[in-house]
Amino acid sequence: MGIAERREREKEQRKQAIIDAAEKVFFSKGFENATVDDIANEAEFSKGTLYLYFKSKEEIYLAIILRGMKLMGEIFEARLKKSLTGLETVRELGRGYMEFYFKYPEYMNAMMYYENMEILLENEKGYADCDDFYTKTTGETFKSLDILVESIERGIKDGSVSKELDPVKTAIILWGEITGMLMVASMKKSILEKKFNVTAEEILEEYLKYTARALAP
Amino acid sequence: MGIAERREREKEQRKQAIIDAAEKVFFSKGFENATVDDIANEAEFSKGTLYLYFKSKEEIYLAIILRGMKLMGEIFEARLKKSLTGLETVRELGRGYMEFYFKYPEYMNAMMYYENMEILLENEKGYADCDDFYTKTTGETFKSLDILVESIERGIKDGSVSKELDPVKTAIILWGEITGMLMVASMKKSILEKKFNVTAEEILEEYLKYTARALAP
DNA sequence: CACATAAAATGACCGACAGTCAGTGTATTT
DNA sequence: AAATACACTGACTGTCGGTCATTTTATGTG
Repeated sequence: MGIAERREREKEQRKQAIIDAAEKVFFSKGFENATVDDIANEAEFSKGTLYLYFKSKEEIYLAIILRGMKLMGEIFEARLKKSLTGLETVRELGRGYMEFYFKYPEYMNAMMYYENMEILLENEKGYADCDDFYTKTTGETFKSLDILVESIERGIKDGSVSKELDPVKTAIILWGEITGMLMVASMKKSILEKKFNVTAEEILEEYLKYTARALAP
Repeated sequence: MGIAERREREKEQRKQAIIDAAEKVFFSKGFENATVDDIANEAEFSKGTLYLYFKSKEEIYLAIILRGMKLMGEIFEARLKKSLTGLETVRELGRGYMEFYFKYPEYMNAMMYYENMEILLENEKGYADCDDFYTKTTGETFKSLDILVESIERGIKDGSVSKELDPVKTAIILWGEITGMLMVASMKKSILEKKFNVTAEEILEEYLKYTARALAP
């Protein structure tokens, strides 16, 4: 009998519909200013129903973050299909990150905001559900980092990256750097433009050049 | 008569005492988990009294941020007394940032958290008091950035920095980078140590080397 | 000292919001 | 037709940031 399956499907659809509604609300109001009632209204469900599908407001937000990470993963995958030198691979990853930022700025913002939220998960007991999300997101981060380490190692072998660099440390540095760059680019947009008369694009473009200098042999 | 002056002094002292108490609470519980009642208890005042001295919970937090920025400013000043080449000055600024991070990690965390808070100040009307804080903090940021731009320009002139770099863009890049680095260092401390077996110190030390490579002529 | 006045401090109260739960409606099964 | 399982609801609760009428304390005056 397909009834159980149909129910399961419908449940998943409703869950996605709630996430759709939550995106609209969170993206327009931000995490703090959005209320669960707002989301419930937008989703055309009562608040109680939302709590049948998600454990908390934060978990709804996390579902959006996961969507963002999936989109980012797709971008990386598309760019890494080609066969490239180590340095070119690193550059593709950087450009991929930027592509994501320009294509999905709201997801990018949400992800950065989430990174900086006060999350105690690790310390708390019995947070099984959220831990799930936590491991998923850090897992994704590690996947990208591993690719980065591997690319730098490959670059050292094929001569496109300086032998003096330590692959692991350099990968962590690049990760931290680009996060910081995109943070500045997205949060201080108006300052950059008003005070320094440069656009986020220009800065990020310059950053890629700058990084190439540092990695080159 | 000195009574008015004494009152003024006492008022300032009480204000500082409240900030002291708030520091204890915020540093141990974080911004979200700390309640105004917690701070009032710690300060041994009633909640109402706190609101005679500060307009909001956020403003108390901002007072702490300002303390942090003052401490950071002192560190920079001490390091820039010496006469240095452009590149050396840039390195001193970087080391100063790191010194601050290791000396006052709680202030650093508070400042990073504040940067990422959803702040609407600019859009809101009649936020005179908070705007004050806002202009103070961005003012401090600009001061450091101006020193950075000037140092890079000097470095290009004295030959310690590559002529190919654009001073303004490079300064913004360095600012974004180091912010990102410290963020990774402070927030992913346990991950760095467990998964990659490197300390924050090692990463930051490597980062300085890496940056020197990129800036060198 | 007694009394008036101003300054400082209080805590009961309010509105907003995340999260809960007893109860209602609807589809499926027997 | 009755029983059961499932989906949904919205009034209610506890918490917390912020307010304000009232009380307490300090200063000034005759």
